[in-house]
Amino acid sequence: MGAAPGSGWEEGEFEFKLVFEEDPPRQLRGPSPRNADQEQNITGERTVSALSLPESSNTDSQQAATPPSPSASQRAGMHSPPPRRALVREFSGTYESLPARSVQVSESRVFECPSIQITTISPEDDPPPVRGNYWDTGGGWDRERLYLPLLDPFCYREGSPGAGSLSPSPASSPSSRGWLSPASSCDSLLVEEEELNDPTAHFCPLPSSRPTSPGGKKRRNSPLASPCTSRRSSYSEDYSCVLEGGDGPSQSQGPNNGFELSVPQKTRKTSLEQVSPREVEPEQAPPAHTSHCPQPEPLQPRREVSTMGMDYLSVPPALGWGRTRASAHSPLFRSNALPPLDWPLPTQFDPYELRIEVQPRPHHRAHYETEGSRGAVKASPGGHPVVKLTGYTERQPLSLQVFVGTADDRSIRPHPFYQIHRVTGKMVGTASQESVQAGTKILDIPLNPETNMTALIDCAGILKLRNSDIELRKGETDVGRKNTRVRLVFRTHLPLAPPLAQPGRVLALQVASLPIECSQRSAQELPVVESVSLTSCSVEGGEELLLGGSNFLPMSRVLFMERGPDGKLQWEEEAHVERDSSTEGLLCVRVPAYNDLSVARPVSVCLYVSNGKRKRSSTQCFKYLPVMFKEDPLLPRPSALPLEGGPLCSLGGPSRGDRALQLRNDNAPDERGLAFHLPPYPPAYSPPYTGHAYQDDYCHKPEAVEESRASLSERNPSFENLELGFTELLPPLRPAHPLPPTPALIRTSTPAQYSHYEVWDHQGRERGEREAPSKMQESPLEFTSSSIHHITLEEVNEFIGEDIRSFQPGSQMDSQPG
DNA sequence: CCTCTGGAAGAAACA
DNA sequence: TCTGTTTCTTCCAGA
Repeated sequence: MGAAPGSGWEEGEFEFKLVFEEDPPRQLRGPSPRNADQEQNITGERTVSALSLPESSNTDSQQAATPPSPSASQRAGMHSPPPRRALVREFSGTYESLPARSVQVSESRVFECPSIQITTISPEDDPPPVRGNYWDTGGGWDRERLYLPLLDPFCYREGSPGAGSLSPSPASSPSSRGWLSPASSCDSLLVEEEELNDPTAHFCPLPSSRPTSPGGKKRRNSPLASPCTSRRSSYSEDYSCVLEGGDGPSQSQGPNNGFELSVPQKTRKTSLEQVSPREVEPEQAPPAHTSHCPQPEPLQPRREVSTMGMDYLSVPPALGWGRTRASAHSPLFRSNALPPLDWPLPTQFDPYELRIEVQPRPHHRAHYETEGSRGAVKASPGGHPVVKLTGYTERQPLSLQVFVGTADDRSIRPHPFYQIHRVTGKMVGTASQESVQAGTKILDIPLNPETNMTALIDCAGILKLRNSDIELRKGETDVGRKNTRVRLVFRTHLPLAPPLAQPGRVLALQVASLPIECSQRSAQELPVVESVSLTSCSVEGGEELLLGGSNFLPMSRVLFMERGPDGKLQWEEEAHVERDSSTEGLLCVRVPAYNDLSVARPVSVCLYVSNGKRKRSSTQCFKYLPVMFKEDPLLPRPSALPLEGGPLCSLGGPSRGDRALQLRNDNAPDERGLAFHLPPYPPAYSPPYTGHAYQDDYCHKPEAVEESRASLSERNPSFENLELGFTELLPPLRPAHPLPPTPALIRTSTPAQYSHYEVWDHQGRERGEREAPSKMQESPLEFTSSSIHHITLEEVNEFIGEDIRSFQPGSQMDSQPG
């Protein structure tokens, strides 16, 4: 496999840092945090170099080298930012390629690299029965797009001859061994690109100079640690060897991974190590399709017919060569170009809302491939989760997609180490159909008007993939160890009713469940914080803080800590727990004073519950406010659109204009303490949580905005120039209502994805509205979203400032990029 | 016989 | 490098 086309990437470390102007000493917390710059440049799971495209790529300008996106290498559908829609106002449904990036390949050389978004249309090309009814399959061939066949996403783990074929039922038995990682199907293509893309191929792999893996991935994968040598060869033996020897094409990497620049993190210690396995064990070349290497046979369709489809490259008429922009997107999509699974989507778009009526239990022991099924995910009160689509009055049944998503601090995306598992049996009453999208298994469950568009999720189990298998996957940056929390993610695509209806376009809604702990052991011992009553207070502390959750013990401790930009612990203080007032599901503590009472700026810290060494809950963000910032209910809150949109809240998605929030979240996972990251209130929460309200005690303050911006800029200079995109399809906005400074319990267990979507909710809606979202729809609207476009963060702040000064809501925001 | 479930052994990874 | 602890993965057995 040394001869493998991809091996070139393996042997040399691609200098992501240089290419993406990544800030080297990034914060260390979290599995693989990405900075803003990096995030912005992730072109998504289907981003490839235009130039590497076999023939279509057209423009000469595109012949420039294309920077592989770091996360593109990470895995299918991971962290790809929303595709950029063309700046053209009309909603075309297609997305422009990302602007060129200046790629520094050496100290003296810089390339400008366009990237192009490839979007799969496979499901639509071959519409599954369930959803085919409304699918617009007539996408047709666009001159601006290059259609590419999807590759088998499952070949990755399949060493068998049938590897190329998708095993729709991965888990229900060992037969499911063929299951693979959520990878994308574009590897082959990408490898091909590499072959074709000389410039890229030549400059991209730099000798091992990558500083540190984003997130400090553990070093458990020396060559010796390959699954081939693991104590069990079982299934992974085949495909892990494939991994070792094989490169991309056969591995069904996610489109993101696509770029063969992806280098297995585990083999990154030294270039020697990286090479050795392949060089030394060429005989282990995977059978059949896995023989990707030497011969570029990229476009070779490997997908099973059922999931076979075509990707197309969306080639913009004119490439933008300006600086990178992060744009928002609309939840409306062409029916033949649905959003990838890692794409943030709103839960609501008036009048539609996808909600989880009954949440799954916080614990569900996932089963391994070597085990039998452990059954479907159950609900807390018994039974199974229930998902409902409201606002949909058409007669046409829809399909509800379910997949396993992440539950970390970053935006939700398919979980690398878990897959949905279709549970069958006489006790399962819900019909479901399996499909695969970019390496992620999906269950399609009917949403019928007869059942009031409600689906009982009694057919969804969770399959655990072996860490070693996944971590060896090229580009995978997440670690599996202790990464055992997932969410069930539900997504549906529905045609809009008039007058919003647009031919060939569908609305994509998504809702994610509360986190589900999937390990056997930690489910029994790890404390889980699901809600907090307070997200900030004065540096003097002393306020009462209620933590809701589970697995709290009499010995549980609550600690506040602060980490420096380098990730090192700077301060830690234990909060006093009111034992008498605490229970197994509730901890009552007093916020400790911050160590510096004279701070002039809000300080973001974290808090967590500890049941002992290594038995810690995930961290929750908390902010200490300088005394001068102490909450003043009389202080008018800024009502500038970007931060206060009422209906924005209902949609809750970046597409509605809160891109700024999303960027903050995506790019600065360690900034959860920022005002924008107050835990949102997911409307889909089930009854057990409905009693929780919000306290929004900080996020409306202009100082908070400025502080946030400054903080981000400090850590990542690139954020300074970050642009915010706003969709043209924003529904009308209305001025925000000031929130009552009422203490309340805040849901915290849904950090990323909800904060993406529902921060607006925080800022613009009163609690009552949150609890009754429908009210909002009746509210008068003052603004039209069409005026919102791309706006920089500075502009946002500017608007806020102006708004505060004038206190006039509703200023139009015809902002210009950049 | 099958699925689902809980427990636990032993290896691997980590501190 | 060694050792103890934690986590992961697999296996077993019972309902």
